[in-house]
Amino acid sequence: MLKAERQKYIMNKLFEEQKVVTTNLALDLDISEDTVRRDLNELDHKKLLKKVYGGAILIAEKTVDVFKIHINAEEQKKKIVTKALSLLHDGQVIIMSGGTTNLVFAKLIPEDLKATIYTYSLTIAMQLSQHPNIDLILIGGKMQKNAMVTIGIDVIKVLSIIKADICFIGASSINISQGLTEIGYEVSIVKKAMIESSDRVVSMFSADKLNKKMPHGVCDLSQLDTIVTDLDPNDDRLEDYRKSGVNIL
Amino acid sequence: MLKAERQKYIMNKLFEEQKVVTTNLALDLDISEDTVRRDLNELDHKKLLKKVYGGAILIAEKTVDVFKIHINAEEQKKKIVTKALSLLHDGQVIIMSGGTTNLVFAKLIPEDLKATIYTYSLTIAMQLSQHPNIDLILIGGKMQKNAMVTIGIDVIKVLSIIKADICFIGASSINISQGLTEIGYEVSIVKKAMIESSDRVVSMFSADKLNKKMPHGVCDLSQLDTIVTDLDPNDDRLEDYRKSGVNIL
DNA sequence: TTAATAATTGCGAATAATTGCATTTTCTAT
DNA sequence: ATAGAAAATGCAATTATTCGCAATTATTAA
Repeated sequence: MLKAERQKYIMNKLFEEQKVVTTNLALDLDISEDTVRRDLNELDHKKLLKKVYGGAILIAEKTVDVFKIHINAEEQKKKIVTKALSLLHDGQVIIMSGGTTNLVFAKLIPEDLKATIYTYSLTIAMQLSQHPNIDLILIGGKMQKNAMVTIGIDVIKVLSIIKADICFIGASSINISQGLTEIGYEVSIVKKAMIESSDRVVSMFSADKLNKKMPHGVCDLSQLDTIVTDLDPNDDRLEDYRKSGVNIL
Repeated sequence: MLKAERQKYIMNKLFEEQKVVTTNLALDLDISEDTVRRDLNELDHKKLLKKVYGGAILIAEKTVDVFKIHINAEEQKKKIVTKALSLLHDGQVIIMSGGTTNLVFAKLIPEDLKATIYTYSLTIAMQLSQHPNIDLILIGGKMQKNAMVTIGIDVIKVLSIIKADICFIGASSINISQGLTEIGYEVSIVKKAMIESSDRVVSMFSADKLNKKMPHGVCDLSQLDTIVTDLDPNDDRLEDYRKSGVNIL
């Protein structure tokens, strides 16, 4: 019997039974335990299994990367969203868009806040699941896979019948004349619907989003109640925005 | 039984029940308490659990990462769901319930499958987002926070208008006379709706769910087309199920 | 083909790891 | 404080592994 055959047999048996035992393999294959051990050592070295005292087990799988969310400049975002915590109050109905800034915000929402939150972002919904006092409604629809949000007519339909006190809306880019703009058409539509359904509109973003432009309009500056950035509210770079009348935190 | 197996068993039990008791483990595994203690000490030393007087508890995680999903007995589940892959075909409309078995299934769905999948499980939706060829619709509604699924009337409404070719339904418990039963009322309702909307109903579960009963009925055995377990289809324990006419993989 | 070389395999002895038991120590709940 | 349960410790029996070595088998080069 060829070495390759033996090792194939071992791997098959391993997948079949989750483990292999040295002594049994020696009997099965009618070879000495030494040879089995040599095979196991070889396979272990190739990271195909994990040799343990008495035999071998399947290699421990690495945790799925799908659920590993990378947040860029998390500390900066923490700084931004912390300012916005003061806008939260018990009893509010809140809509949250997607984005990692909002995700950081969700993490920092106080444990004891009693509110109703609508979101179409899966990551934010998962994060908010940690909050026992929040009534959480995930808005369903077709998945936009890269952003982990739902989009489309189903989302719009749900949003259109909500009457929210406040919405927190991520921003791809903002400038004085066009206001908020988005790179994706569908996301822009959804954000419009959010704004339509909310008494107050809050947008949180870092200063590098200022004075940029994307193809699809979301809303004018005049439709925003409050913007929150990492800059000091009196920073020169916010001069024009202050003049427009929007609140700045 | 290999040491590595024992320790895996201990860790799984620990995740399931938040604690393990030395004396019980000794009985379960049919080894002396000394050996259990030695295992616990080893795992404690590796920081995988915290040994306490009488047994062990989960390690206190500093920051709970909601995106880290623990899958119990993943290898066993892989074995189960692999059998079900043959039920998938291009062009199908599929409904998937939640649960880690379905999550493992989602992971193993071939990259090139072109299908439409509806689910109300956030984790499964996130997993399926990795599949470029799947049209993915997340069904929204009120979040059931511990299970990371949506429930309630909104979910039912969406399910009721779907015509799916096949649904994959997790099971809490199954027995001959009552069929599938669930511990939660709301989940049982949602599963009923899934079944109603599907031409074929497939349920995947490990053998330990067999001949158990929960308070809320989902469906009779006669409404299931196929069940998939880790047992050989000809296993004695499935005898009664075979007689009932359900397909067994 | 043949001789030299390399790889593989099995054996025995030495070594190391594992396990259960007996004993002592420590801990917990009254 | 004290009884009773759990844990630590030392020890011996068992079992698995390593190592050197020799025999066998494959491979290579002339």
